[in-house]
Amino acid sequence: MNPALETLKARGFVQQCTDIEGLSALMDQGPVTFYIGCDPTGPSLHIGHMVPFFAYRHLVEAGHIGIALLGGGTARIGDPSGKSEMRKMISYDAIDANAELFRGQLDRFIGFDGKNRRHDNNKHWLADLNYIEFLRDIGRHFSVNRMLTFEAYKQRMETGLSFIEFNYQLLQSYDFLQLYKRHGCRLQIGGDDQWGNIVAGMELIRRVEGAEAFGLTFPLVMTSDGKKMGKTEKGALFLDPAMTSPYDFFQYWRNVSDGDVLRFLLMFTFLPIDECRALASGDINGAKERLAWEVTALIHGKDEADKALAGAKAAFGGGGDKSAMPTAELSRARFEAGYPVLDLFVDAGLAPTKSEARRLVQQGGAVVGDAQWKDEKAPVGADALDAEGELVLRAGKKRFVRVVAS
RNA sequence: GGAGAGAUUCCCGAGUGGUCAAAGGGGGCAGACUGUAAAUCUGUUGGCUAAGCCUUCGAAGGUUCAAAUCCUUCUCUCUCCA
Repeated sequence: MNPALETLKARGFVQQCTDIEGLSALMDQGPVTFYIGCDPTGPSLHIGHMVPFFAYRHLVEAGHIGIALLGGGTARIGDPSGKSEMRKMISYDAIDANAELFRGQLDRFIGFDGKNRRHDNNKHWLADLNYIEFLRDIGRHFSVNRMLTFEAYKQRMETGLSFIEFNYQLLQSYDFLQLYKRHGCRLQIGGDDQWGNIVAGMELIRRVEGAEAFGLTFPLVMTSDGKKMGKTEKGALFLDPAMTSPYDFFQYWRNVSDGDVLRFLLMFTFLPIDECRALASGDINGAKERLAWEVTALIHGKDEADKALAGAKAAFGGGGDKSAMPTAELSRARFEAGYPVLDLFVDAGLAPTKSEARRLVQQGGAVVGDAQWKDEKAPVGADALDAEGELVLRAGKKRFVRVVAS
């Protein structure tokens, strides 16, 4: 099999392919142009979006030509695949702004050069589409009977499916066709929930252009306990450091289940396969630390990864650098006046409300400096601060904040 | 246009006059066990100046000593019929 495909397969990227032998043969002949689309429905990509983009990099490094397609047009509709409910409509302005943010994040990860690493936006051909012409040219190739057999729609037959969403598949198929015409794109890759849409696009290219195209899907990445990967208490694991701090990002990977380590090393880092295997079969906590550093470095850069690692070491007692821990700046005067503990924990960001803070204290999860703080009414005085005017607060076992009083 | 059904706390979902800050489950948080893991068990899970008070059951009015629960209007969702 073609080495690039072999790599993807070995690293766990391949779920389904429309014609693996045919695709392999095509890739053996020379560079293949492929695309991966994502709809800018929010202000930041999250880690779940990234699986296909890791594959993008593997393929580009093997000499193929990638197109990251921003769904500035399709985001106006909403893809029903894999969703049980209709998505909220988003304003055009918000979509355009999101698309620009996505592009920036992807640029950092992929490094667009307009040659092998390209991007495009389907807004260019979808926004001003003429409905009647579209129906005549494209709609006639789609069988409703066939569409209804796709799993994506079957699920929605239960909860309801509006016509606007039912149309999504036509638009995505049209994207594939347009990219074939504009860039010679022959392959679409995406998450397995995109299978129906990908197959439909491939068939459209065959009907309209008489050309053969291919589709390849990746498994939807789940954690070993069956949850969607990349979910945290606060929601998805975002790439935007303002939405998910590099420290939290790092900690997510540091705490993945043992059974997920190898899989994640293979998919979310570019370490050689042998090295991934060696790491995962050795000291498992060391492997998690390496995984966390590697992924954080890829997304936020090496400096941020180093900082997150140092902060984690400091927090979890292995020395490290305290200044890299999550930090809150509070007023020294308040400590001198006796800082009410509940306020202190809220102000440090370790509890959203005083009730939560109270519960934390009552349940024994509040630690000030080295001491468990058991009295919710006792204030924290300036004597709790060290020589540098700092104090480490802990909520539970994993949440630390370094308080700097000034 | 007609006939029904529905909107409950982060989510799903009970509740049909006071005992309701509202069952149960999920999720979250904390504790135990550990390895910053998973699984498991236990507790907890609207806010506050915590005795008590305030806000919350789609929105606005009304009845009542008392409303998530009854009445009126409105908004939205779903199903069936045309």
